[in-house]
Amino acid sequence: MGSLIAQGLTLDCSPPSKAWTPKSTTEFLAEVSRLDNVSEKISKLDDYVNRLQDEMKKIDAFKRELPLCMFLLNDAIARMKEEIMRCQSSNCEPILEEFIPLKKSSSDDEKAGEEVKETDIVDRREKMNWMSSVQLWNADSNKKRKEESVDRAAMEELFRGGKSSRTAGKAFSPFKGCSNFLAMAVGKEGRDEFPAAPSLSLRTLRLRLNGRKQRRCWSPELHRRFVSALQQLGGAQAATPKQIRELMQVDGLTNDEVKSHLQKYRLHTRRVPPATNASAAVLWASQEQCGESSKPSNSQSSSPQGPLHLSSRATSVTGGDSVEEEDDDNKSESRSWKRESHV
DNA sequence: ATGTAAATAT
DNA sequence: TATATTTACA
Repeated sequence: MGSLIAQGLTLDCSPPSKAWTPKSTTEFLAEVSRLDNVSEKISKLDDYVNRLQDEMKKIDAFKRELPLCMFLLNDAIARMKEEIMRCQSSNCEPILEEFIPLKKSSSDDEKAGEEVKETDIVDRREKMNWMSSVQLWNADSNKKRKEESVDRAAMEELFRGGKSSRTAGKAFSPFKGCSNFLAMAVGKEGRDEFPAAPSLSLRTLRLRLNGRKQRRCWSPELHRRFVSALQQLGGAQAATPKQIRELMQVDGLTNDEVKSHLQKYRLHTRRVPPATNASAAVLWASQEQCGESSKPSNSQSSSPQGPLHLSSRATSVTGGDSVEEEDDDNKSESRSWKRESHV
């Protein structure tokens, strides 16, 4: 509970242009306290504050997604400033090595907690606990590697709802703890398939951290929506990714994801693979590869189990091609795309 | 923004 | 190996 304020603070992948080794606030303060020269102290502190503020700007775009980050940053900054004041005013007394964990850094704090509810803060408090034990960014002063990996795995599991194999064991993992932090920052909002709101920024951030986007799992429910939207838009050929996405109303679903799915859909639904038993009319919606542990915990306005009623003209499929659009989507759509015949 | 192909991950 | 999904490109 003690030293949990802000350790690395380098959430961003791109390291500070200069070769500056991030120190924990504790470490840094201790270091400063060893200096004799007051002006030097202030200088150092000021420099640190600048770096913190710089960092702040970087993550500013993500403040929604990384409220804790902002909070820690602000807190650290406040502390440093306070220390500076202390030096300036009083004869630069001592610099408490053991700083106060959660000082109510009023002004700065408010900024960070803009849209943060108090209840959430309490919540984060707890998380901060394990976070501190995890030592996300700080290299040294941490001997709990074991615990870390455990926690991280757990969190990752929780975060991505299953498969935690991406960058987990890979050699490329710039910030092992970041996924942790992300998961935490996202918290209850972006857990399953339908993140509440962090559509772009979060992804962008994770992209920068992980290097690759998390695979979008097209659960049957998602697909249903997809198809539904498709129908509303007059078929796969007429529908455009953006429109589809908007009709689907699935938070966190990106344009590209829809586009990709559409591409596949079109691919597999072109020219009716007729022979396939009509019983296979569930194929497209039955891609349950992601069913690992992520189930459509649909927090959207529609029920997960698929009411999705689109009674456009499903049965009015005139023999062949009536309208220029919907000719192959309504019926052939659900047919086969899983045929085993190739070459 | 969209369609498509190439690259990757599973 | 086959597919699903992501990225790169036009």
